[in-house]
Amino acid sequence: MKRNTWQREAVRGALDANDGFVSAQALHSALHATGSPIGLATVYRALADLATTGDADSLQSPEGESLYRACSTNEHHHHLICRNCGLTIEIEPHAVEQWANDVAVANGFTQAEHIVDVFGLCAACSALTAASTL
Amino acid sequence: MKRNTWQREAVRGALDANDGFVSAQALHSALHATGSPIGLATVYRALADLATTGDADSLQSPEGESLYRACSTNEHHHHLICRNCGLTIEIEPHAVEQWANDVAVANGFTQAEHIVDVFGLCAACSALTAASTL
DNA sequence: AGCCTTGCTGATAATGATTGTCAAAACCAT
DNA sequence: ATGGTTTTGACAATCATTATCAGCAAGGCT
Ligand SMILES: [Zn+2]
Ligand SMILES: [Zn+2]
Ligand SMILES: [Zn+2]
Ligand SMILES: [Zn+2]
Repeated sequence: MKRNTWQREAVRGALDANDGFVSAQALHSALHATGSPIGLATVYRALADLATTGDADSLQSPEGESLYRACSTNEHHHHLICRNCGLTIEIEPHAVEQWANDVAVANGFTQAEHIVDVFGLCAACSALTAASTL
Repeated sequence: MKRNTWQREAVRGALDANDGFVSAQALHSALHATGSPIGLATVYRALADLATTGDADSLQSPEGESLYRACSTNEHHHHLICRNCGLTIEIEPHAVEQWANDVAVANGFTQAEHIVDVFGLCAACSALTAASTL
């Protein structure tokens, strides 16, 4: 059976305390910064579990790192992510769901899944960038 | 200025000869298999260049590997990919384009880009899977 | 509470993709 | 052909992630 350990709780808590997507490495550093002696491998395992059970969302940064986030809902949804500060906004399900499925079926594909993420600069970071280029 | 080398041509050719998305490593192996002595680092560099100039599309597999493909058009488009055999179908631009932009603007984001890919099992692989589970 | 079984943890090694290094080789305008 | 520059490639270095595996601890049991 699955056991309850303070490590798992710590990872879940650290995820909750974070607004945007975070890497396993970053989360491990953050936990250490608070004095937690949790091991890196354990953070990886906990995140993988959370992602499997749907308690956390995961995606890959454009640089190829796996990022995780505790989302407000375990319903299927997508994200709008600031590529500068990591601010993340959850996007409601939309016709894109139907479209993704239709296009798969139309081509004879089964067991279709889709990756849909929008990256950009949030309002705050947009302002900073504009200011720095004046 | 940018120079013409047989290595670049070899990489471009190997990409063209391939239907689906391929990893740099796989492409390097394929080239070696044909007797080409091209170096691995060179393949990585050539692919990065091709992706930068828009001569090749790139995406990350669900496992985190960078994959490349020579597409029939350099217009913006998306892909339907068989996660088993790599067969790739180019998807026409669609309302999803407008939607991605709208959702970004509505949240104050600028310089929005999006990642939209559909993974599944192509008809052939679906049949194989069904047969093996009988 | 004490014991036992078994999953969980963590230090470390291993893996594997990607990038950095830098001398030698290849390009190309002159 | 020559020379300044770019590109190549063998190899080392990085870096995230996974595998090991002995020791620890959670939970069930008595
Ligand atoms: Zn931001
Ligand atoms: Zn969706
Ligand atoms: Zn297939
Ligand atoms: Zn698009």
